[in-house]
Amino acid sequence: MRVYNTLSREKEEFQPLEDIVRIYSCGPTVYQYAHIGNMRTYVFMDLLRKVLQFNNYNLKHVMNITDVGHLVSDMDDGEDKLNKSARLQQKSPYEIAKFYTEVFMSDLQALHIQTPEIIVYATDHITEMIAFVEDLVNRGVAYETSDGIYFDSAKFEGYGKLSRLDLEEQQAGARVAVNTEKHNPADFALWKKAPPEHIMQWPSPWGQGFPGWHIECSTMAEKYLGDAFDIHTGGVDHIPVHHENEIAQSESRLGHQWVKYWMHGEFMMVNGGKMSKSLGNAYRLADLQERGFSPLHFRYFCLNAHYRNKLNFTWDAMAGAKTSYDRLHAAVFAHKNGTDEACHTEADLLRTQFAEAVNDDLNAPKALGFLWNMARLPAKSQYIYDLILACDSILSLGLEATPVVETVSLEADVEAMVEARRVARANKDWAASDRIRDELKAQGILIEDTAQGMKWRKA
RNA sequence: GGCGCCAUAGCCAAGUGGUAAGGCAGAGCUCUGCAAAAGCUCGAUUCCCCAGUUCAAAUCUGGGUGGCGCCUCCA
Repeated sequence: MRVYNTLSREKEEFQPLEDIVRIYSCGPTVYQYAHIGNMRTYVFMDLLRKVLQFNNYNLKHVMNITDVGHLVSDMDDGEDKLNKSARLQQKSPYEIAKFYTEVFMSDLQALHIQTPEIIVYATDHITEMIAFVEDLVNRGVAYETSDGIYFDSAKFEGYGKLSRLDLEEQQAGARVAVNTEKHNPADFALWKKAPPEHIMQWPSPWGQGFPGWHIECSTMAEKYLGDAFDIHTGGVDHIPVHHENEIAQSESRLGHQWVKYWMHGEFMMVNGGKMSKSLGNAYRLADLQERGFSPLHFRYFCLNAHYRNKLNFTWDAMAGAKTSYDRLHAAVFAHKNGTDEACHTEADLLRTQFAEAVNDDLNAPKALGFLWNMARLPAKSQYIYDLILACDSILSLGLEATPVVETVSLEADVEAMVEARRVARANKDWAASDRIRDELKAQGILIEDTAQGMKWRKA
């Protein structure tokens, strides 16, 4: 299989360092609800897992839960996000973290995203982080200021190699130097000294404090995956700061290349623009469900675009994905227990093309096209059904489930109307029959007469 | 000011040198009392514009135009 490596900006043949594939994924900061843009990145992460497994690799995958240390500003002087959320909601940071972590894990499950083998919490690794920072200080690449311990970006010559940003050029911009104690603008906090009112704080060689945001990933990745591993994933927004800083910390300490492949998921747009809370378009999975879109409809929506391209979310596009998914599901189900003589050569070819597509840098949209071609094969055959389910072990769209006609529990009076229409139809009173159907439609209930009798579903 | 990405039918979206996947919406047909649902068929002579390279370009090069993102937190 081939994957696009942000470090080289090229697709590369995937070759693991050892038999077992080691992955680290930047997980959520659990101070608020995750929105669908966040979830898109985890669908991408899951697709990567599934394709690796399809290629018979065993995985050791670590995902962190950031429950401390992520400041509201990158100026290294803002408030910790957990701390702030806790203050606003008048709860303890641990309660906040626990609540949002549970919602997050539940969303993952709903989206058929496999839980990585190892889930780790930043607050469980404070001791290791302090040791990591001490080591950097001892190596002379970090220094102390009045408010914390900072990494000296000038001491790491590879700084900027992931984002390919020229620091000198960047400084010509509007960036405001707020911390005059920093040696270089790009220097970042490894450890912050905590003011007394700061809720989350731990003792350290530098007094009471809390860890910088970037140190947690470097520390936990090393603890669970060793001093080098295969793939590090995250959103594209993490390339310039977070991941650049992780590399600086870890490679300064390890003295060699830390991560072989960096993979990043692109952003989700809304109506052609950025998704943001202030615009009120940072939808959650729950918002979609309120509008009648299931998590799997959303997964299908995500898989219909390549993970490295921006995906434009609109309600129209979402509705299209829903219809498309439901029809695909029904078309696939038509093959179950099918006894037609299927052309195995044709079906096998599509299966091969499907595999080639996912192995080519996780090209799910292309693969989905082949899946549709399989589902639309005229001969209905169990053979094809099995092939499709094998493909779905990668896409995880839940196609093995029996499609259920979406029915609504009927109110007593609605039930009476349905019965009245049944009688009208039996009497061939088409006028009455159509009138009742229109009335029900006005109430949002669609009537369908099928060979199996009258069916109804929500509009 | 710097860096980068993108521009394919009404919409979403693959395709990165060999003559435009797939889906949604739409149109026609079949079927059903009429509808709906379902099935079948149709749909870009063309890939933002201009020039160039090539036997051959949506795909490569150069120049435009337009949109978006990053350089502040962000998946």
